[in-house]
Amino acid sequence: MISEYHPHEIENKWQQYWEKENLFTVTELRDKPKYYLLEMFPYPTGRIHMGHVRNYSIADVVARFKIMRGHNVLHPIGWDAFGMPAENAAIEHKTHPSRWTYDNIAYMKSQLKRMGFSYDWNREIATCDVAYYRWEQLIFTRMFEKNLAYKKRSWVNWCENCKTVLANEQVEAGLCWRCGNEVTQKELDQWFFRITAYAEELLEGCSKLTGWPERVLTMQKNWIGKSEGTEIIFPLENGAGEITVFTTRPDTLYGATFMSLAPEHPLAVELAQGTSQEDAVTRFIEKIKRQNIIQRTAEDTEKEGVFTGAYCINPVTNRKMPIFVANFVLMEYGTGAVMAVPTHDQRDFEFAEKYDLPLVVVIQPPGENLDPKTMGAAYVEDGVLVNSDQFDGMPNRKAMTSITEHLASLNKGRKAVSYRLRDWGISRQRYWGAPIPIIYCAKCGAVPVPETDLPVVLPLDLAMLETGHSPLLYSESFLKVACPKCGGSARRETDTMDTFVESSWYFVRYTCPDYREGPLNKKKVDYWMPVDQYIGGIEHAILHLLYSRFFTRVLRDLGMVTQDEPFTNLLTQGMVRKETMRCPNHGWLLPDQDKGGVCGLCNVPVEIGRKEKMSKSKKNVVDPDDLIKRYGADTIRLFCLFASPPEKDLDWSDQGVDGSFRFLGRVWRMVYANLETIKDTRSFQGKNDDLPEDLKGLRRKVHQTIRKATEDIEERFHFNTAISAIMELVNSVYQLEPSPADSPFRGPVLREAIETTVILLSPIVPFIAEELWRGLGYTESIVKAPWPHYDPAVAAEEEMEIVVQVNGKLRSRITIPATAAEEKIKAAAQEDERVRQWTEGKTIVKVIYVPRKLVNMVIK
RNA sequence: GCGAGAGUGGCGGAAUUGGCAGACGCGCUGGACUUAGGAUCCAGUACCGAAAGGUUUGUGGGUUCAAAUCCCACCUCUCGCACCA
Repeated sequence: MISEYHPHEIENKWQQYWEKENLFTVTELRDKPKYYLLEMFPYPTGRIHMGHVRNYSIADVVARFKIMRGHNVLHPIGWDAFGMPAENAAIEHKTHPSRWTYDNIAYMKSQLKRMGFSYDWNREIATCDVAYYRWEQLIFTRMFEKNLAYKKRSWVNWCENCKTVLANEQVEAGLCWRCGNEVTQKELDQWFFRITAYAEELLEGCSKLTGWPERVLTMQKNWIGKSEGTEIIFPLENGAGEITVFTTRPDTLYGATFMSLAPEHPLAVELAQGTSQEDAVTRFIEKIKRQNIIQRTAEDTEKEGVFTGAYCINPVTNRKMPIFVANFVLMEYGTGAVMAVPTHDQRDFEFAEKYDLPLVVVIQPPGENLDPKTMGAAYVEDGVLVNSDQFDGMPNRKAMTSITEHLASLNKGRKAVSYRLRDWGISRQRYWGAPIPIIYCAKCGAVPVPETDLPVVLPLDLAMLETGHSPLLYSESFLKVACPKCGGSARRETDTMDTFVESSWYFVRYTCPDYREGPLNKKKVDYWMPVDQYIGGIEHAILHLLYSRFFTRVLRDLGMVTQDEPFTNLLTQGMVRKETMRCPNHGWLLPDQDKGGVCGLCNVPVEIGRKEKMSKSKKNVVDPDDLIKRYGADTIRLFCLFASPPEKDLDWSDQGVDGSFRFLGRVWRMVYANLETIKDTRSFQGKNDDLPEDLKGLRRKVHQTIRKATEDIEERFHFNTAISAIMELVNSVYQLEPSPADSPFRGPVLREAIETTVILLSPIVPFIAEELWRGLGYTESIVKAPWPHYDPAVAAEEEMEIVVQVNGKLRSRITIPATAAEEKIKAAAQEDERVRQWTEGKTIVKVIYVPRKLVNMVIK
């Protein structure tokens, strides 16, 4: 009786063994190449979901594979543990965010262990731990000293639901990225990180990130949004100042007939003051500010504005230009003021039509003659300048430079670069975050907490408030503090840092999680950094990855790290999707509410929806715990890796999971059915020539499989094809007939095949592999077994099958020794019976031979 | 609108450099074993056709001895950006 595959009898045992033996604990070693593998750390929501399982399964294959290939692999994990959901959950469940967070961490940690992931748990980090965020506070104060952290009053994105500010990156289509609530504008004092100081470097760095997906780099470049143009100064008509604009079209300057200001532009109110337009301007600005971002930034929103009553002067034409406030001008981009050229910009054109403003054509398209009176739209293409004094007749591209130079000589402008990227607002009016280490003193202003007074510990004895406001605002013991400079009474900053700050440097801290002398131990950082392979979801393509690149440069400039870029290679895995089911009466349905195609509640036919990202709201999630109970961790890992390559979306299939489980059973039976034959032998070591054909063939398959699996894992991370190759090998073992006069080599060759299968599978399904490995008689963990090498001579086919085409159509195949020469192959192809049926009576014009693949005969 | 990516059997996917389209798995069909099979093992399975053979990688063209792969036009889907001056 052959034993059966029962995952539960083996998985816990081996997980505990690996942990007890500290198999995945690493230190800096000089005699092995280092490999730093990292997954995006999870937010401790309570339980892991399939997205985590997929992400971490992919990474675990790489980690275990690299270990077996002789690398010193750093594979850490931790918790992105600060943030709002903890506060909301605490309010809802009448507990404390700290309690909620640490409970979740404990449970999720047990789940990750149960999955068999090869983490070095000694390096675990929870960002809400003061041992972590204290160093973040130190980095903040260093950034403050270098003027990389600063405070300013500004209009910020505000989510009323979350009662906090959001960074631009956290506003998605005008909605809060976390709760989906509408985002409004609010004027507040806020702390900012000067990421714009690194805009150019972050942009240029993109070209060096050859190990990143093009898609992500494009998104980052777009986000940074560099545009080159010209800054032009327009003096006010009354001589009391000037307006600076940024334009990418200085060639159209002679056609600028009015000026548009953003409603938030300081001059908007100022210019109208005391004029008859004052009232109208104020009312207009109030109206615009009440609009939400979606309305305001939608392209189809009608352009509207109001005259301020003031004028400025076009520096080259001396034309008097009325100054408007316009809804479509953004304060966040350029200077918040736009020179309006209605003839050559569509927005300005629409605006001019509405308010009857003058049009002057300054660029003529080739072979045409634009007339302002008959133009139906702005002309935005290239052409030749007209109405532009000495620049008349010049191609407009050339005029961009010439006019800019002309302006510079008049002291009225200069070449300039503008970025879409804004400084990173990091203040959050929330409790569950790292306190910003600043003290406000009436006399000394904002004073950073001195290094010796750090950390500013987040008090854990405060009760949450139903309103969602931060309890720090009402904690006297937290608020009251002496000014570090003058000793007078002062007040602490109550804002905490955006949690993206924690995730911007956790990967460096993993190299020295217990270091107490400072944020980072340079020696260890230099050994491990940069991360060789980072793996995570595409949803962080901009936010987290851009901040991390920024922070790495800041740390570099603070002398704490050596690298510019944190992540050499990036893999963004696809989503896990599953079919959705809907009942017309009851909405989304859980799988077990579907009773054979009808809703279990009302017997109405169920509508099968398309496959969508797993989400609780659509009720199409599967719970890893349930799957572990049913199939064990190995089956889940195998399915996640086999169903599609990592970068593509994975469609969940219950039947596919069954299939994965069946395959593991098949592997199990393969080992135990042959155990008698192979247990007292060693893998075949002799010469291939001594082997009978069937065994020679099996050996060939073994070595071909090693080659294929190694290449697929190492070079492409295409575990699905590696697994299918291993499945083929297993099929080959099953196909091996017991020969009548059993060869003495049968045992050794079978042993080689079976052992290889188990080893190649071990990074993918480590539990069953470890168990079978021991079953084969080994006493040391399979983790310590070296990855097998293939012998090219053994893998080489002795015969090759050549495809024979006639006029490009497949007509026959011939089998011929692999050593056959080209002429012989061509001759054999021409003589082939089936080929001759097609070539009979025709002239062979040409014979093409593709080595080892095909012969194509062109006939007439 | 701009930018990026994708489109291959009933399904997930494979085809790495222009050279056998559909590996592997799911599902389905049949067989063996069996009291039984939703276990296991074996075989078959793109489409049309009795066969010979023909057709087939979103659509239409092109380059080539040869195209899923390269080029042009178009369609569909996904993602990102979206009044950025």
